[in-house]
Amino acid sequence: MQQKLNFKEKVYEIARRIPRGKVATYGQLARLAGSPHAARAVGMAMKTNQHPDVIPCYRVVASDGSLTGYSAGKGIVTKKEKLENDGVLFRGEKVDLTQSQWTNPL
DNA sequence: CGTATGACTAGCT
DNA sequence: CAGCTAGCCATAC
Repeated sequence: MQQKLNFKEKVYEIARRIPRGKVATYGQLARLAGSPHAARAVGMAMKTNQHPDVIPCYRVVASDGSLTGYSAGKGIVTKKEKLENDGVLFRGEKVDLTQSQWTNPL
């Protein structure tokens, strides 16, 4: 029904739900948004992000924990800084998904 | 309406 | 571990 229409909106809602100190992968957001293979579309939603003040898109990382995208501030650098600031654990230049990947409580 | 794009992912070399 | 290819999705132009 309204799923496709809500896709972006849903992605935003989910991104907003990510608890501080945790991160989610594009694939995970895509899955929660209703399309388990729309990770690219999720990235699109973030890129075109219309709610940068409401959506902590920096809590969204690649499936392997790599910090991709993020066009704000210093880009990946700022993104990493924000994640560390939120308490996310890092391993080298990537997020330690083994400890900081978020899991939907539902 | 049709084409091109991209902040993805998984697989293979 | 790093690099390249192919597949998939929704959005933007």
